[in-house]
Amino acid sequence: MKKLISPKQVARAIGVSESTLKRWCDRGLISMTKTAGGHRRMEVDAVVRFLRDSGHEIVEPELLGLPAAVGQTGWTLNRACERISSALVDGEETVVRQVVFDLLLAGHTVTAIFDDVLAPVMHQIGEEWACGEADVYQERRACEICMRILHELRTTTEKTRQEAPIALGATLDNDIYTIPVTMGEVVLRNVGWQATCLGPNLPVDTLIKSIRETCPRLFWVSVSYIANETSFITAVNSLFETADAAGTALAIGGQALNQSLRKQIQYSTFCESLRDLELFARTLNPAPSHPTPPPPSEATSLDSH
Amino acid sequence: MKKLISPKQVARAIGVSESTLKRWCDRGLISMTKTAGGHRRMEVDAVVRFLRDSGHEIVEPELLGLPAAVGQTGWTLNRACERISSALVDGEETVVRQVVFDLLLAGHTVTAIFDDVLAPVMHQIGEEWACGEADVYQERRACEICMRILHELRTTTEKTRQEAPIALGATLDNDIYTIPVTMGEVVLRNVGWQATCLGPNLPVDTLIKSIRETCPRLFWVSVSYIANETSFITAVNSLFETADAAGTALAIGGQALNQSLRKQIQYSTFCESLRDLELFARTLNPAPSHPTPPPPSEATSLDSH
DNA sequence: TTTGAATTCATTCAAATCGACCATCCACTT
DNA sequence: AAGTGGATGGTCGATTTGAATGAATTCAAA
Repeated sequence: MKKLISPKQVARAIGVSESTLKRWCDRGLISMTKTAGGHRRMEVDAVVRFLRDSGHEIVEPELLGLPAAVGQTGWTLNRACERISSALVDGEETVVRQVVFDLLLAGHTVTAIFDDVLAPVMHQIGEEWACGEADVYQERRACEICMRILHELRTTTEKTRQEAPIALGATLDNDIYTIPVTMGEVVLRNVGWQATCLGPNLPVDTLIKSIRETCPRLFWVSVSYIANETSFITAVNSLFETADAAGTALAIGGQALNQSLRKQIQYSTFCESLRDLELFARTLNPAPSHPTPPPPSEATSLDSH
Repeated sequence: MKKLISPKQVARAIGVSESTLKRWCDRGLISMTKTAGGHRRMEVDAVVRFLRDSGHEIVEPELLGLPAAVGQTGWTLNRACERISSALVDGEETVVRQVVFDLLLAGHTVTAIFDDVLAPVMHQIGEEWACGEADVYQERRACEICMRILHELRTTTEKTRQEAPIALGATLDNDIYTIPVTMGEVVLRNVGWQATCLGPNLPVDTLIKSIRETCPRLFWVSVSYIANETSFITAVNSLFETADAAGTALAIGGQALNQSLRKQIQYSTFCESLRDLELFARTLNPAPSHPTPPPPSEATSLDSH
């Protein structure tokens, strides 16, 4: 639910005076709207974006509804991995959330956080489970926590514009790993797409139908598990044909894909990582890098130096 | 005949108070008419025109398209069912979220919303899919939307106190239906428990381990699908024995449970609905009925005659 | 037609916000 | 050392906002 907050709250949360905050708003550093009576109102997510872009510290995160104790430590990605890994195994959801938000506020993109922190950590937990070092319920609980945080990150993106291109995503039959495909959704939304994750474990037939009925600009498929290679190959290829005919680009990626499989399937692009997916999406839709360009009045734009 | 909407709806859609909205009306910023009794009524078009002219943010756009769904009790839940059902099939996530939050604001508990709206609607969608009226991807997308909203509802509960009793929940082997068990988590959290959903599709062995390591006050199991009745029965009974020994109550429920199965398994309580689960949890931990007792200063509590 | 619960009215009041202005501080230049 | 430009924090009166109040109105069901 998009909640608008007042300058006073924001000023206290960031730890600056109201005067300064008003000047930042007027310079376009924080995206903001005004009421009919001329009062400034801003979204929490806009403030978070400003904090991330400007590298400014947050003083009272709870005023913005963020987990407390955010933004006090500069996490390196490696340290974050260790901390998040142990917290995930122990089921300490609040710790995970806090570290992730710390990373966000420290200027890391969600793509980087996924590629360099969450994905390797979840992979490692999966291996610990396979080796018997971690129990099943710990691994599954870690997945649950991860999904909740993904959903939370999903809501912090700017609202997509109506004319934004549409993207659909899914995993194929027997592949029940929801996390990677959902990460794709969050990444695509973060670069301005109207991305929707259809869900895991979906037969090709229905995916083909969804493409025909929606005509998205991009369809991404995450492949974490393959039950039957032959049927997988025919599935992907029939999906590609439909997509190609509908003008839909097909992006595919996932740990279960090896070199020999890659040679037997058709796709528009192969993604080794979410970075690749993001890059490909940007290529398809070269959006403005700053979704909300600060509206400079002629005077200020000339006066600046 | 154009539909007229009330100031209350418009105020919430724009995100301002009723007082302010009425002042804007009286200033002529929004064209409106008055009823014979002097009540303001405005057309959706007029509101949209005002939003465009003033550059105002639309906080909850769906509300403008909604029938007056707030505040009543009887038919609201039915109307909500229809609206949510079609929105879920069509993948209109924002509409679903809006209606759910409308119901919350109208005073319905999450338990009631789950039992009387979301659960039957999802069940109906499942049947539509089985009958071939809806496609698989629509059903799966509806589940995804549902999960996101559940996670959102989960965060709206207050943070649980440290001394609150602990509850764990899961579904058993081969049962991949996450929604019901997550609903349990939200309900329990709403009545003050530290509830954690371990996830779906978990073997009994690991659940037993989780009970031994965590010693929760309550363990809830949702049963939406049973692959093998014999192994299911032995699984539940061994789970109950462990729980009983650890002082953990075992609550069980779900659509896949019939009378004959009930007779063969042991449990502390059987839940026909989330209401039952909530009630049982309250029995176990007779917490203050108001999780946030309004902090009454002595003066005000006496003055409020 | 009557009734009762919910909604809306007009009004008042405290708190928040606006824009404008001013003093201070700091880095940098003269 | 003195001057300059930029950023910050604070104050002021006027305006806007949100919440509360008791009376009036609406709407659906009896």
